[in-house]
Amino acid sequence: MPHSHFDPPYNDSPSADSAPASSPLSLSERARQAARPADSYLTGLNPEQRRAVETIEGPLLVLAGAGTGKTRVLTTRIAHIIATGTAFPSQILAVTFTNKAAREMKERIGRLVGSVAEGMPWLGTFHSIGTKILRRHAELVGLRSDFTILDTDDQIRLLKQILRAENIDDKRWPARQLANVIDSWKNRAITPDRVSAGEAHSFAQGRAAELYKMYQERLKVLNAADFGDLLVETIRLFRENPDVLANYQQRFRYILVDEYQDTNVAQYLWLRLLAQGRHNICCVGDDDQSIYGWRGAEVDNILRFEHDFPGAGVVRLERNYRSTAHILATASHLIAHNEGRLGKTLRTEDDPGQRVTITGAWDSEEEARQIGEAIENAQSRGDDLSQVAVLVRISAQMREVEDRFVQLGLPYRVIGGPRFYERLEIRDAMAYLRCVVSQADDLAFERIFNTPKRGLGDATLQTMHAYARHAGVPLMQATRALLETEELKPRQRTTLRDLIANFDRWSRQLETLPHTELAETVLEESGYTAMWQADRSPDAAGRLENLKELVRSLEEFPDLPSFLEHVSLVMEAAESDSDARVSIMTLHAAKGLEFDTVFLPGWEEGLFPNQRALDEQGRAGLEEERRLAYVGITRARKSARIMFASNRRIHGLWNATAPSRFIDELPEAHVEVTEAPAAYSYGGYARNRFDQAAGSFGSTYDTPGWTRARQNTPNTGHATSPGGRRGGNRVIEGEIVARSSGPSSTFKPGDRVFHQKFGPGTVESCEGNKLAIEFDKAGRKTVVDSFVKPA
DNA sequence: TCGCGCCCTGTTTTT
DNA sequence: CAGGGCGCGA
Repeated sequence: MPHSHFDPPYNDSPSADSAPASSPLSLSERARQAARPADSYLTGLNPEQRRAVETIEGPLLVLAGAGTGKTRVLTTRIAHIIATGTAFPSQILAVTFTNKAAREMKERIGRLVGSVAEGMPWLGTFHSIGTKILRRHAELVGLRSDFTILDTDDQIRLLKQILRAENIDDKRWPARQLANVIDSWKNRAITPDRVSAGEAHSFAQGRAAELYKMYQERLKVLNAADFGDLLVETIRLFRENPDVLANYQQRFRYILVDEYQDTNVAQYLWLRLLAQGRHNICCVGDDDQSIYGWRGAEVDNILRFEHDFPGAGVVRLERNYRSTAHILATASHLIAHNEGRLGKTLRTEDDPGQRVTITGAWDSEEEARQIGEAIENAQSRGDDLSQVAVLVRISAQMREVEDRFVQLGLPYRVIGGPRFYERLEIRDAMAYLRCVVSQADDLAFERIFNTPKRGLGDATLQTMHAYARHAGVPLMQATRALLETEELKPRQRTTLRDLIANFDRWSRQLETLPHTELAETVLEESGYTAMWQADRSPDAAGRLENLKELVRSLEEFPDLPSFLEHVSLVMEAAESDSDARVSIMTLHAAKGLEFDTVFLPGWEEGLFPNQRALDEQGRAGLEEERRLAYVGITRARKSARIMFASNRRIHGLWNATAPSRFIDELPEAHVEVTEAPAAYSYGGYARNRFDQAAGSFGSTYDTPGWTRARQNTPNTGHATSPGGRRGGNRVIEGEIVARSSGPSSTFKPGDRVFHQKFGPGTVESCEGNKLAIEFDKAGRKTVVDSFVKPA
């Protein structure tokens, strides 16, 4: 792509400086366009695409159906703004949802306008841009600029602590659930004080809002932000500091948003605040591909765009460049069953191609066999396996397909499996590095203080915690103080002293050693690598390999902090693409991708549409499932193959399943039902009944299991177990309450005191908060006063 | 304090 | 079926 004909915009003074952005296409702009040779990047765009690219001023909604060149429009638009000198790259805010999308955009812009894209500091995900803004003004929201970003794991551990401290049974009220509740509030930019009474009841008998508040306070103490905060706290920053907001409104002359249908309320508010300055916001999306409602996305955002941004233009991209006519017609017909959509008519000029096939199988194993067989045939015809994908509704479906592929020796790759940074060893290593960078990172310290095993346990941690909470200091600092006392047992004390000394040394080396070396040193000297080397389990080697990979990827960053940030926000499993492998992934993970051939197994009621989506979201859930189906079909360029099985194993039990209602919604003229020869060879119905009978009889032997299975089937809602509370629990809880609420006054020599661990004793001397106490049974000990109460 | 084994639960999708 | 949590025994 030649692009030498336009000047880098750095030399031009962007005209918008002097001309308020009002006229859609100013005279000077038109003159500038006329003056330059036909812009090569504009050629090849169809008229609608071109309109989407060239309508620069004012709000614009681009409704881009599947395969209509959405990314191309976005990137060309940015290139256009830059190439015409309308704005500097640094004045364009371009947000995406995934890092992959951001990366791809950067690359494509780079190809269009040369290296200028490197100078686009504000192209990234909502979260990364939010972080960037937040770091600059952290003190305004009660954080320091080096705040840590908590992942889900940290989040849950933190919530668990809070629940425990509040004596809330985390069995009945799992921290995980509270995390979801809080997340859903953050998705809607609801702060603790704005939680409605009704919603507060969604957890722990109405204490949810209170817990949320404590959680937020705790985050501030820890100098940490969770994913939701990266947006919500930015919104708060903007709202409470109009000058800061104004600054960004000025800066961002042009705002572009990818996948607008996936934005949640918080993201919408965030965007609206920023767009209020210049009103140049261009959102690209497809309401038919909104599939993240469950995590707070609001289709409404895109449906209401024209209302939210008055005077907005709308461009529809309806020319599909990806799929054959049969595939397109099938998808369009299916999605037409949804109400409440903006409506698009996708068209293609390609030849009709093959019809979409629908294939039934006796059970899920046979379904997997059919997929395997079809792919083997394609392979022997010379098809490129990297152009074949199996798209499933839930990851649990992958296993059977994988098993089959392994048997056949078909190369495959699973996309979107556990992420690199979610692996145990990576998290541990990261925790070490986090502690080195910030000794106040309690969650990290807690994670690794006994990894590898050092003989420190829960008892020790509790002591450390109790002191830390009392003194209001981070764990490591608390530990330092405790080392001066006899609060801890000698062995633990020595161990902790060593550990702290290590961290002190590593922290000092932060200045002197290159960060990659430091990371290696830390992992080495902490005994962490040794731990895995000594491990005889089969995956230990892989873990060591991952650790090496971690250190290797460190090289790409200037220092540890920037690396840590990258990992928490961006890091993905290294995927070696481009070799010929079949891709297996969830439908969600498939959005934005395309393949020649797509297999869509598991189109059965309950699985797809997913029962839970139906139960929880009703009709909205059904429509989202249908959109998911639409996304699935439209991934295919040439061949889409829908499949269902009559029996599927769920939790290890075989269940009879009915074909998905979506299958009946497909247009007969564009699909064909293929007979699977082996489908009924097992005897169909009779076998089905037999199976069910066998299932029940077989299980009678296993009474608890059978009872559970029986309870499982009809029970979809909340099973309130009758009299589920254990009588003994309350007493214990009450005891803890009494203990933690005891007053902690200051003591003087001669006072009779009681220590939780050492029992009654007499104070001998005091030094600050350290007391020397002669215990009746345990002898003379130095302890801190927070562990002691008057006897 | 650690490690083992039992039991229970839940299993959509994720920045 | 699997992963996590908890209780028990060493």
